[in-house]
Amino acid sequence: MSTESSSAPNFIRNQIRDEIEAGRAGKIVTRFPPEPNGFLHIGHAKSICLNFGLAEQFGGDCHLRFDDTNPAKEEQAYIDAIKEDVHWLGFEWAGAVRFASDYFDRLYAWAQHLIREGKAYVDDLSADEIREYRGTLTEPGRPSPYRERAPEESLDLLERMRIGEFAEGEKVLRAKIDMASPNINLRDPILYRIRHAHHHQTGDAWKIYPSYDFTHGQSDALEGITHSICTLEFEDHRPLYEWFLDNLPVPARPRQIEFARLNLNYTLTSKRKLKLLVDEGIVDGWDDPRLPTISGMRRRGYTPASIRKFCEMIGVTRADGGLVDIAMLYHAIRADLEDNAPRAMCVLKPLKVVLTNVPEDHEEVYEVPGHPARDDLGVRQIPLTRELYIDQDDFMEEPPKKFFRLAPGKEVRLRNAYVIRCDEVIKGAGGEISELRCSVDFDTLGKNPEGRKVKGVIHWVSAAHGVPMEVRLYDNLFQVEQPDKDKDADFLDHLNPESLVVCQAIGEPSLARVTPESRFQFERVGYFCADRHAVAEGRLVFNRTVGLKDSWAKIQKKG
RNA sequence: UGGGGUAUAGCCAAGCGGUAAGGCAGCGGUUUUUGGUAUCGCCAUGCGCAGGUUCGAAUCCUGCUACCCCAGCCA
Repeated sequence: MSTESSSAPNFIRNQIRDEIEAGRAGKIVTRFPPEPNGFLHIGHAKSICLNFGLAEQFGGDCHLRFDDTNPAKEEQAYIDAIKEDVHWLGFEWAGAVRFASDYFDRLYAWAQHLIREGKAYVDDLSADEIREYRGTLTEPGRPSPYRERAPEESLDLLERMRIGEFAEGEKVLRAKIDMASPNINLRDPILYRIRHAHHHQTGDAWKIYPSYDFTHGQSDALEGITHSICTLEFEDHRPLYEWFLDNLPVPARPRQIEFARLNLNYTLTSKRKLKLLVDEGIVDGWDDPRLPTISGMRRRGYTPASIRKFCEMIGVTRADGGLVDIAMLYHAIRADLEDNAPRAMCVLKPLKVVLTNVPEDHEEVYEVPGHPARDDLGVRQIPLTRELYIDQDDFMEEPPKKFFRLAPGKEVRLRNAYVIRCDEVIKGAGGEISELRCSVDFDTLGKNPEGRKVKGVIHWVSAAHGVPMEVRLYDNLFQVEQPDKDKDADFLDHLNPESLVVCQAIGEPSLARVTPESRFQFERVGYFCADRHAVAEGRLVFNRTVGLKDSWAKIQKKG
């Protein structure tokens, strides 16, 4: 599986390879440690591919561990969704799903250990006071008045915190490290805070919860994680990560390695902001096809392989501040679907065409391949009748020079069928084009017409047999490359009003019986995916995953 | 003006002292009953800038500059 991800080298892979070659590494164990406070997005996919990919390449294991130390923000629903997303992406975690909360007892005992060693203390300062005592980036902090509290007292207080004797915010447990450290993370970081919250895994057993810093490294050590890979913003936490490993009787010595998180233009990868879009109803849930969530991309029509391919393309480095062009993502999915998606014809904006030299009751059926290069994708039946629909974009009353499609007096090839000529344009009362009257050259089926070249080919659907369907044209959710670039502005101001355009389309008959999530190339238009929700309910709805490359649009833009 | 990081083409990214991979985007040709695909070609005398070491530097040294992260009882 995911053999395509086995070729691209990166600094982490090189490092592990070197360790193995030097005999300094045994079995590799990595982990993907999401917090269940939202849905996974494309940035997580990068981490998933890295962690699971590494384990796979070196014959090791990758654990799935929920970093569930903040019950106020976490939910079982997110846990379920995350598990499904990881599986859907094509990865299998080793052993059972793990939770940081599995280690709460151990962590508590270790907190007591630190207190006894004089390396931790219960602090009565308020949150505001702690901030004040912490100092600033340029000024050292000052010790809390409670810093030298006797271990016995701290032990007692911590136990009473645990069983709920104190209100939230009344006390915290802090490590005693260095209030003057230039690294703020070492200025007596908080180990436990009081939270009278129900926890999705541990219920009401705890009234205190450990902080990320006090949890992560120890959890890694308990699981025998060898390489703890995280993003660059945790770099400053590494000394703290190591401080705990140094000062606690942990069973193993994991190493933290940081890499740069993914930034994709025209998209947001902030869980907080994605949640806001969902909560405000600006998008249709966490799996809205415009969202860069794994489930949104799935619903949009991305394949797991295309996402893995994309993650391989962008690489893994420590260079931050970069911005990956979303064109790379589009390339990855087009490449997959070009090879694997069956073809179909679908008219997005129907324009009626009457073939005047075809009798009313005439009907002929063509058998055409499901894919130009994949016999295994079968064939489909395409009926032609006197009345049919073509796309409005494929006709122009006053065409520019390089317009190869239909125009008054001009000829065009109906894909898989005849060459037709437009003889007459019928207009409605408002002057809008309501119908085209065309004639068929019956000597052009499967061959070129005599004595002239017809360059254009357009798709079409029989009016008598076409199936009405809803087609949702998705585009970037934002109109600017970095919607959250300006910290003082509202990213919602950059929403693309045309991120979703709904069409009442007409598709070829074979499209009438599709299964949820089946993907097609609508020829000359783009790649589409049968909406997993709507189709399951019996409605014919297709989501545009990505358009085909459009060199005509480029020519037009150039003038 | 504290600490920690990062700079290679429009974008992503290899490279680790021997003379700048690859991909995306773009441009041009060929093929084509998808203006798609495929295919061929073009696209960094130069690696943030300035010095230095060396026969030789993107790779080593020195000094600058720019950008990113950190002052949650979030992760």
